[in-house]
Amino acid sequence: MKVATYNINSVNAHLESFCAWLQTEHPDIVLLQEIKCEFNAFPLFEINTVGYEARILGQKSYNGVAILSPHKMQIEEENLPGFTDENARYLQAKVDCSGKEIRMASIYLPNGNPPYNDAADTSRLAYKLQWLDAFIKQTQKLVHSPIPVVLGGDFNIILSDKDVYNPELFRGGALYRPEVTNRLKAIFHQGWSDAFRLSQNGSNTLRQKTENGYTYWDYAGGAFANDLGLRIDYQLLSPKAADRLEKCWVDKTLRRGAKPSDHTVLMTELNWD
DNA sequence: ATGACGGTAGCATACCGA
Repeated sequence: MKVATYNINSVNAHLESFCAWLQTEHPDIVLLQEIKCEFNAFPLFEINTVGYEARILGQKSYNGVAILSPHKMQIEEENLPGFTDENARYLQAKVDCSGKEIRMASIYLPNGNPPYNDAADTSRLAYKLQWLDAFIKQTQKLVHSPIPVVLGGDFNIILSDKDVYNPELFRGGALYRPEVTNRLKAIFHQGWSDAFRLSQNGSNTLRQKTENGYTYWDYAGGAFANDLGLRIDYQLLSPKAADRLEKCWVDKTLRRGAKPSDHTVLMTELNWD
């Protein structure tokens, strides 16, 4: 079973290459972030045409998350329980892949940095921390789920110096502050695994051992060509999902293509034998 | 610290992003 997570940075702006990629890779589940459209503007016909159903938590212009699959999906949560959010950032579903049941969430964590014109504004960071606190409550509810759980998305969090091309540029920022990274570490302490690192640690190949795992490169300044990236997209695996992990890797195909999103795909393969 | 670049709303330019 293949599970992908992808911050598409507008599903309509990058639809053509994405549909072609779906037909090539045929993942069982895709967790999308930043679809940047309401339900009625979602390109459902095109997605259906390449064999996928979609569950959508839309929003005009900003944010918006979705879960795609050719299999049967049942929505469990729209937005984080117990947290009033004006933004569409959390969608949870149960998917039945011909008898193999799995629970998924598509996650778009707040960025948290101040607006460019007001560096002293800390309200966005406060919102990010509140969002994380509500998320931590939800991950605690989900971690011991009897069916495997995968929480995938754009977390907007840099965990360590290994996860960013220039740590000093980001150290004080909202992606790499201790209040933020400590909250993600608390989630790992509940029992979740970082699929990319777990796969890397279990790998025998030098190539995978040394892969940096970057999933985002700024559009500006030739960042992608020079691999000036960040590892900020994750798939978190519950213990029952981690037991099934075969491999997790970054698929740079879409980032290399014409008019790409600034993120690329993080893919996980789970073994059901 | 700033601007590089791109998407959206909506039609000029502001806002968001990591």
